[in-house]
Amino acid sequence: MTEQENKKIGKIRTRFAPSPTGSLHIGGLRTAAYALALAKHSNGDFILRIEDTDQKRLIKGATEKLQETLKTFGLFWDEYYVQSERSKKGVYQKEAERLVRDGHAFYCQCTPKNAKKQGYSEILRDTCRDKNLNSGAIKLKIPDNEKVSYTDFVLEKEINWDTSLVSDTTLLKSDGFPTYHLAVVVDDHYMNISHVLRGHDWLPSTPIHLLVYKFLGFERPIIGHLTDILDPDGGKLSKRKGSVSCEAMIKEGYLPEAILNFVILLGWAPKDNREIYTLNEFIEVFDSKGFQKSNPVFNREKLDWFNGYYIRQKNDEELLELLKPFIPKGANIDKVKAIIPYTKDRIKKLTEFPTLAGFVFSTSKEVEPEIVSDPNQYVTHISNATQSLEKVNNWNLASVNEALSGTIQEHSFKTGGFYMDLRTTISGTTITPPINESIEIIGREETLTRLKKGLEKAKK
RNA sequence: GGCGCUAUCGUCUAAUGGUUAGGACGGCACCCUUUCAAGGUGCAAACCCGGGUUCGACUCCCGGUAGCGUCACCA
Repeated sequence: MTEQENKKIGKIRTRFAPSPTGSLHIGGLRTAAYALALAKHSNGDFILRIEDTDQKRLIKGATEKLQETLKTFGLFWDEYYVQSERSKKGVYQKEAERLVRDGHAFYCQCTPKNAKKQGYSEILRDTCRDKNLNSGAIKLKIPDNEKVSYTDFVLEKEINWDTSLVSDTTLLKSDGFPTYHLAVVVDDHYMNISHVLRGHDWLPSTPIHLLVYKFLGFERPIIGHLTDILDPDGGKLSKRKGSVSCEAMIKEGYLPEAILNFVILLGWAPKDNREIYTLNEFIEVFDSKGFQKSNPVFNREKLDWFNGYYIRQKNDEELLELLKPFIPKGANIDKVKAIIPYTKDRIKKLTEFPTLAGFVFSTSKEVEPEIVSDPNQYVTHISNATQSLEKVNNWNLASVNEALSGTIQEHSFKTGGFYMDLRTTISGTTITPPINESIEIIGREETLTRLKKGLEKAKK
């Protein structure tokens, strides 16, 4: 009954078809991941197709960056096509001319209109359609009062239109390049795409594509429209609340696996509500029945949680490599390495590492002691801490612990207050990794220098 | 405005006619604890509204409302 059932069971072939007009954003990444998972779940093919038929909007290097970004997320493609190259070979023009010959399209020489400027006036049938021109743009001759429909495999329902509400649409521009409507149909056909997965915004133009498939005599693929990711403030996702470009997010300290895991769960869910997936695990369990039908909101707290989770999963060596781009030049790499275990479950983004642990691998010149408690008590704490640490010859965690806890006992200090004074003196902040561990890494000499500096500051 | 899609805690979602409506993030409380985290335990928090259908509706149907998308020689 449904198209899906009627479609002969062949290899699943999907494609991701971005325009090289900017960097890959979070929504595009999601579409690509879904398309890849759909294909790879049953050992199908995933195709990357660059839709660069609008010469005006091209951005230099965007195609290369797009590929680079997909790779960093582990999204690899089996085949690769570029529409502008195919266009130069006449692939689309040939089909457009065929439509003209068959009476399903016509040449038009009107200047491009923009419905928005016209306030959505209802010019549904183009005035050139009966002029029999033989040059210009080629437009589709939309029939009147015809029903077109298809079954959406994401929405899981049949969607219908009356062609009377569809305007004659440009298929081939006067520069010889196809519009999306022609290119997508022709390419999906010749590339044997079995499943079309695309953004929700394409749903309203689907009747055009349906008609083109029909007039060209092509069997149509199974089509599904994904939800849109919404901004927390409503509407389409925008940059206002932080970056939505994958590249920018990575620079912000997000891990690719966290971004990916987060994004696949925005609009898709398994029956058991499992949350953590590697790409391969996702492919394994992928089922298009899990697609959501309503638009999800981009929720940064959840992303941060995923990122913290994936940071915690890294071992110290892996984390060191990941952290390198975020560490200031000249930082003592041994100290960085040593403090990593104590920062791992304290940061949600890689960018937080230097903020949290910078005092460990900076010099005393760069660290300004902070005094947050009562000055008299502060001096007592720090001078006693200094005295006991000065006696430590074999500087290691155990001996530092012993010296300090001995001092606390001896003077009946309050543990929390004592360590807080120590902490702010050594680090300049109230939030740090465990302070004794930090002190051990910082070293005897540097530690004592900072304590003296704090004491001097307190006396002023 | 026309056309179309959608509607469960604040957010992401599970449920496929009968459940105390489940989980996750976030929030709150407690435990752990030298700060902050992480971890553990617990709590609060939802079926858009109105009609049907049915012995029984979050689940099915209709209407409303709201949100979103789209209406270019851009994709």
